[in-house]
Amino acid sequence: MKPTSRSSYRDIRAEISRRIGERVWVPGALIPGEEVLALEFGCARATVNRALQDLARSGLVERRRKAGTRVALHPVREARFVIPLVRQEVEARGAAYRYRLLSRETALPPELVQARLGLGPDAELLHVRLLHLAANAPYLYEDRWINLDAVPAAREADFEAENPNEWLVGHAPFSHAEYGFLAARSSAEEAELLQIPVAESVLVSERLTWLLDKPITLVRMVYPPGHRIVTRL
Amino acid sequence: MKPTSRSSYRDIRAEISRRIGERVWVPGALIPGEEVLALEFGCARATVNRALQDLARSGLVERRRKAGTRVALHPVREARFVIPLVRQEVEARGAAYRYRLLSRETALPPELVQARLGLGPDAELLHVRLLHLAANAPYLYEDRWINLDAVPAAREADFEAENPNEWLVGHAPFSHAEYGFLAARSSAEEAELLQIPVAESVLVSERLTWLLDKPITLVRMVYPPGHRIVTRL
DNA sequence: GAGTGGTCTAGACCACTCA
DNA sequence: GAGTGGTCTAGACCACTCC
Repeated sequence: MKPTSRSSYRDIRAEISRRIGERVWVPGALIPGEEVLALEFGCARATVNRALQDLARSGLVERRRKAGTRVALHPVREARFVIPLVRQEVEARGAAYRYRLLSRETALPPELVQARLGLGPDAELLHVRLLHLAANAPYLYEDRWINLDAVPAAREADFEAENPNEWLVGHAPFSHAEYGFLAARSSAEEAELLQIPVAESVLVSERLTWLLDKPITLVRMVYPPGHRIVTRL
Repeated sequence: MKPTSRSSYRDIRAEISRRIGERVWVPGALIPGEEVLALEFGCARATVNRALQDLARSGLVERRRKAGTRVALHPVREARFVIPLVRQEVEARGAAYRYRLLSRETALPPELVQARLGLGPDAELLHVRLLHLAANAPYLYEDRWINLDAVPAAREADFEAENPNEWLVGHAPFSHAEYGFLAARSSAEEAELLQIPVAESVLVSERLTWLLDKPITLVRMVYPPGHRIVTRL
């Protein structure tokens, strides 16, 4: 295999990827060191290093000092999903985005919400419910609790003008989050809002965010039947 | 802010991240160029470049040539889901793993499968169905199509001895994949196997893999009600 | 101890994009 | 055209880990 005269780290990454794909280097095998590859590809070791680091990040190879670089036995082991704002999600589908603020009230949290957020029964939360629309059709039902202790400014936020998701992004950065999916049956209320039958199978996405161990928000998003969440690796 | 005498790209990344988190640089603002930052941090431009590229990849900043680097208005968050082998998934829950090979036959693909894999109607595929068990209770139903043109060795594979997922990992690396989730209603067959009611709401995970534009496998995995797929960021 | 990847430097040129 | 990030180089030293 003759390398192209002009090598970039992308070319090298592609070539190594090809060799792994075509089983020139099989899973578990040790591949040549950076210096050897740099010589073969006629480039600097840093360039090979960059290519290999990329491949390691995507899970195709595993690297350890002294031990060298091996083709991963269990290739890709993680999927990355981008979490867009609902607006972006809808507009990416080429539809006009709109939302309706269904309710907004300060309230004590139900037990379930308390437990998930790790708060006491006397914590004051803001409860917001929204219906997101794509091309004027129901797209997503959102039920959100915001911890007013962590984000006091939310008390005065105008959620008619800006939806809570976008407002929070601009006003309350978070340090870590928990994100999950499950399948559920639509409640009577969800069914009516999303214009689907009651007890239909719906995809639910739950998201919790914290800023330095202080819970910020818990949101439950309900998608109508047929919705897919997809990612490519 | 005095930089540490010993700067690494991690320190620089952390410091820039901190400034964005503390709104020293607000969303949408232009941040100093690489040369300026290199001067401030007392390091080479390449080091600053690496830190900024990392931040761009994680969505915290947006970079354009000539225009410079800006704090992202809507930081794109990514959720990373670990995709373990079913065996690992079950054993991680502390349950004994076992599976039953329900069927295995060479067949022409149904239209839907043809379309998803981008194959013609005369492609020869291997159709495999499995039930995975955790502590002898149904855990997951798997319906898999394997492209024999891409993986001829699958014809002779012993899927009683090793499940197709693990066999493929060892014998057919893939270059890219598509993962997706959706909610569906259980079919009569799925219901019986998973020991749940018919038309119950189930979480379905679909996975397609390719090796250099050649489809390898399409698999549909059906989880019983209540199953959650969760990740922390 | 020795071998391998991890990171950094100083400088260079290129590619894109804005004005 | 000019400014900014994107990439590459050649060399260096460090950090980890296997033997």
